[in-house]
Amino acid sequence: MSKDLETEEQILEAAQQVFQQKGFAGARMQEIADEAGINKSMLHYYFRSKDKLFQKVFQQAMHHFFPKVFQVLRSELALVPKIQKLVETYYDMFREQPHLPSFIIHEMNQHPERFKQFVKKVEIEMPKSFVKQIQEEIKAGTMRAIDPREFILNTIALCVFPVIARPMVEMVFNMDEEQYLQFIKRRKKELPKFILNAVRK
Amino acid sequence: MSKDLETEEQILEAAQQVFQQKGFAGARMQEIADEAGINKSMLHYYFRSKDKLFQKVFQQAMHHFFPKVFQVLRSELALVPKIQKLVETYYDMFREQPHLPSFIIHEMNQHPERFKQFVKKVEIEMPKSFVKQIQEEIKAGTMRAIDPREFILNTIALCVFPVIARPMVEMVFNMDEEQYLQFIKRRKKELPKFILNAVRK
DNA sequence: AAAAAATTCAACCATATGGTTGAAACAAAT
DNA sequence: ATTTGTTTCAACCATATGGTTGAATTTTTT
Repeated sequence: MSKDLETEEQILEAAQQVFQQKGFAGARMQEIADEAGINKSMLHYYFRSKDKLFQKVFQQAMHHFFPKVFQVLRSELALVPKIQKLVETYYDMFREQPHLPSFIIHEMNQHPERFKQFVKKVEIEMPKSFVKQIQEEIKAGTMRAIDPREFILNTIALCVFPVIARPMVEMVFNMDEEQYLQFIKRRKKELPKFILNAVRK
Repeated sequence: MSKDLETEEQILEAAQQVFQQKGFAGARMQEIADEAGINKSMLHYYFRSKDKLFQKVFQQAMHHFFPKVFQVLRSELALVPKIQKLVETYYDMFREQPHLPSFIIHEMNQHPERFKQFVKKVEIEMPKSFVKQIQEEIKAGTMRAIDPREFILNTIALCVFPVIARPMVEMVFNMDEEQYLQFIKRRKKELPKFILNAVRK
């Protein structure tokens, strides 16, 4: 016995796939079962309900989204390499899980209160060391005065948006899939420049 | 006869409300009927199906989202006031329809192809005059070299993201509703500075 | 070999949901 | 007044869906 861990993992992966693409309301238990290569009975055998299964998937998604980024913010790097690292971290994450950010955004807007409860448990908090780092840069005159929260929010926005708005980007700029990927690749280099220039004195 | 226009409008408004909040999969025809203060039969009387009704609402949403912004880009304003105007336009739009951007993003990711068909009909295209304006600024040396597409994308990202990620912002920065609105209000002034500084030479 | 756990299968249930219908009531235009 | 379009109401249908069950089968552990 204990093929159970393996199966549980398969189910979670399939559920992740389906939930992230379709959202809670659009996801079908049958599709998750199919994707996992098992039958519906198993879903109930391991998780009790769609809701319970979703909770797990959402929790995992949050664990994937936040800590990695905050870890970079908390690191000892200087500002310039830190921003570069941050951008890279995001793009690596989204290359593996393209639907992750739009999934979190959609579901967190569906149930803001539940989301906040979640975050409290995961102990997500803005790293104070990073706030300090920015304040010191400003004091040293190497950076113009800016609310550290604005700075972080802007950085995340610039990383996330092109991913969640991909069809729009492809459409408005008249790109095919390859051109989009090329655009994103170039952007990975350009974005740190944009961000750092924006706070330059 | 011809109370029909009035009613059709009521239905569309209710449908907009519900669809924008819950998405297509999460929306219920009954809820739309309730919201419009009528019964389900009427929905079928005016629109033939959930799908047809949704199409209309989505189309309206797109008409609301894109042209206004592109109109500003196409205007004769100089770069600095143009960016200020652009940011203002977005924030006015989102004050009225907070769920608009997350709605479009979610549904366009659900059916990218359908979205692209839509956009073709609406004739959404990046204003070439704005691209020209940027290229001239760069040539004149008043702006550092940057892909105009990056510039537009970044500007939109910075406007949209704080709205669609509101629960996250409130949580990570430990804000209540009032503090969030205050933050956004200040941001409206700060954002043009950030954007323009980012492309300064 | 025996016991325990995992898995499949097929059928089933209750409910929700989108959609449909038809008769009746109502409103407005001619 | 008649006609035409609007609206309500209640019931109904087919289907999809989440969930459940129980027996049978297979796999793993002991």
